[in-house]
Amino acid sequence: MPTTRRNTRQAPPLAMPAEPQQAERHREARTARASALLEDYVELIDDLLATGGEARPTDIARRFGVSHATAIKAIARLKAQGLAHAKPYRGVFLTDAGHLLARRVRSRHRLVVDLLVAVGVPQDVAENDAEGIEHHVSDAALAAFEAFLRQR
Amino acid sequence: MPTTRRNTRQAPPLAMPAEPQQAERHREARTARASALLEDYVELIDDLLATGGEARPTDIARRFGVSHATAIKAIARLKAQGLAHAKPYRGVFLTDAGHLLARRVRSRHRLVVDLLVAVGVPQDVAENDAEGIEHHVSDAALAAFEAFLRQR
DNA sequence: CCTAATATGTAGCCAAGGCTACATCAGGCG
DNA sequence: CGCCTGATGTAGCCTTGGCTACATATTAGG
Repeated sequence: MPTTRRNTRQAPPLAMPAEPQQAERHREARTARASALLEDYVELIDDLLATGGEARPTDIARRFGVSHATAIKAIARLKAQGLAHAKPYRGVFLTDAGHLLARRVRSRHRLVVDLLVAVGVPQDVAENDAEGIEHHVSDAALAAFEAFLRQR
Repeated sequence: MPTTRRNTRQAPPLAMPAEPQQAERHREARTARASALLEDYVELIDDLLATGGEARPTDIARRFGVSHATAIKAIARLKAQGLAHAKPYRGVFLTDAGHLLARRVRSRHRLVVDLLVAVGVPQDVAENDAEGIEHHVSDAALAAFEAFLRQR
């Protein structure tokens, strides 16, 4: 068990998050990023179904500004994860799990926007930023947001 | 110019963001996700250099909880983007651009944590969530955060 | 009822960001 | 002063999320 071998050193001296905590933190951020896309798709499909009655791949692609091929591949992943079902040429629909997820995502989205506005972020900026932020807000933080908003 | 052809319809009836706006919003969220990783690396390297004096691939990998191969590939991308430089077996260093980015990222990170804490999010939760959130907060929102914190 | 326009689906390409496995380098210790 | 160990680098594989190009369905309209 050597003491100062160059290639064995670790633990930098000054103030930084502990190594395992930081690793865990980044692992979470990575998985959040991974699920963010599918959450966005579920949210959009739910919106389209609610307002327009149907969610077609081309609609989805246009909304997201991607090619229809990209949208179709994403839909395939949604189906693989049991969040949506679709028969060829018949539009996309959400499973129960998909609906549940959509509701959670939407309420989280609203809460994030409300909080941003409450601390002085302009409405349109809040809407924009929330799109990215919402996927990284934990339940604990959401609870705090709710309390903050209720209390003033 | 047909009027109600099925496959030509668009514009769902009820309330939703306009199509181009929503597309733009998602495009931004996507690019933010893309740069998030490199920002994290730059931030970490800067921390390691500041506190430990050197940033080695293995240190970085351990901190992020990824394999050293993954870290090395990321470092290669940093170099390709002019954010870092490194000679084989000699550790990683930031370019001026890298340092600049690190400073911006760090101050943004602190601001986000401070805001979360100010609205009642527990410190440790704030630290965790900020890791993901920070990459999606626009300058406009940051300005609002600052104003909010100053004012209370 | 035909057909052209549009939507849908499929295939193949690319880059990013993970991984494991293997090869090479550097340096502290015996 | 050589070697063993840990750090570094390389190669090859996988998945995701983009894209374009091509092939196939559908359906509105004439």
